[in-house]
Amino acid sequence: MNNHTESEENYIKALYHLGGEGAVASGALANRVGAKGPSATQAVRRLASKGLVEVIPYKGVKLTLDGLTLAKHILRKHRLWETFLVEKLGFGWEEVHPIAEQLEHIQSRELVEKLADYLDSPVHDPHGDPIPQADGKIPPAIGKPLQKFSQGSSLKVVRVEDAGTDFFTQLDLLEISLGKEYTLTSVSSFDSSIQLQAEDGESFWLSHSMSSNIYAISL
Amino acid sequence: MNNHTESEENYIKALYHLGGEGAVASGALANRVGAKGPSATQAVRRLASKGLVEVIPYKGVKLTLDGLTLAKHILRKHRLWETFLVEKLGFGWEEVHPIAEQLEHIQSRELVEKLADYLDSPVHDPHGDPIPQADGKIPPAIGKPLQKFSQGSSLKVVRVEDAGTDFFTQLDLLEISLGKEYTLTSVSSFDSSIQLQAEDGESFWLSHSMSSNIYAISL
DNA sequence: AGAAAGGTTTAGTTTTGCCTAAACTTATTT
DNA sequence: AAATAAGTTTAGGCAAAACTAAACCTTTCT
Repeated sequence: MNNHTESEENYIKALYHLGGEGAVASGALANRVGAKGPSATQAVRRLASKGLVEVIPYKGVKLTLDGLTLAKHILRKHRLWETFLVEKLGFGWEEVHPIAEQLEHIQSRELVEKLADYLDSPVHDPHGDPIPQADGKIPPAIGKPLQKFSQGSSLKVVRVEDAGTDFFTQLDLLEISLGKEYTLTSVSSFDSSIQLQAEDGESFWLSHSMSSNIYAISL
Repeated sequence: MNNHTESEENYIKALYHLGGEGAVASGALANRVGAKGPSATQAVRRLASKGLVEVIPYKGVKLTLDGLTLAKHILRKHRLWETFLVEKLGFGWEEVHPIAEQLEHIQSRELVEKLADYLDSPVHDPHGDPIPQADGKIPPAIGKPLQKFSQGSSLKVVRVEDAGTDFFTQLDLLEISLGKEYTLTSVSSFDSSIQLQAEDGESFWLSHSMSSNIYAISL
């Protein structure tokens, strides 16, 4: 029972994304995988017969331990491949998600571990998201959204939410990338936009919708 | 009509492998993809409806120009990935085939070309097989089998047939790899086995079944 | 509590892709 | 030329995955 289809893996991934170890409604699941309700119900039944999920009809679906392990392994592969695409092949961080979504289904334990070695066993992917480790442990998610910082604080950008191509384009335009340091010079009480000052002295404004997808740690 | 399933791609690949631009019997095709006759007939019908093959019932199947282009593109991906797995990740050349068989189905033009760049636009894969280029051109297959050489000739190993794990294990044991040079010191008229002498003076015998899968050029 | 609303599951259909058994072509043998 | 053997295609099933429409629970509102 170590053999899963791509569709199954997508449901497992969605389940993990939506509920972690908790229960998820079938509608939300269907929505996440881009399918309709009945398809999800059916898929979930298949997964249950393989022992990957537990179902309480009309109530919700939950990953079993096996399902959870599988979910984390898929996420590990996804984020390792994203790292490879950016670090080695020179992709922009906005382009890698759809490709990694295909690569994450490649089955070969040895490949995953060799890839991890090749990338120097990374702990975070190009977006700053934690990469589940071979033993299943997940490094802590770091940083908090920019608006949580108070005026005058020094901070370092450590993570960005995958909020679509336009978001990344804007980040690139502003030359914001992981590891960059700023001082939060101003916060607008009107629209919650914030002003950052870079190390070179340049400063600029960020809308609330931009800043809420950018995570940092204080220095 | 640029969207193909994995199964379809496998049939295209098999068709190319068996017949190149020529016709192939449906039985041989089924055999190659590991399916039964009727499955192949059915698959071929699907491919024909997409314009990838031409069929003459009871006679044979042939790739169209579109089909040929697709086949070469898949082969390109397969061999680039094999190169990556060996050169960058440190896989042995006997391990890479099944993994590349999965990777060859990843769809992303940009990925293929970035990968090729990353590998310095290789012309041959780790087995010495030619890698179809982005424009569809195929570098010449180099070398001829060892038994075609006459006694006393100096040669360089440039290609090996993918003849299964045991074959590769034996190659590794004898420390034979691409680029190595030898002198053919002796040919047995009894069982067609041959004797090679390495540059360090060491010499050893190779059975006919070994040597017929090893290709070289004369120096 | 009863009824409407919302979400979930069942029922029935479609496509891909595989299978076995039976029918049919083609090739070979006598 | 007829019979047999070999290979190919049709016919009819089955499972995965998706869909729509209809039936069915739950919850919520009056």
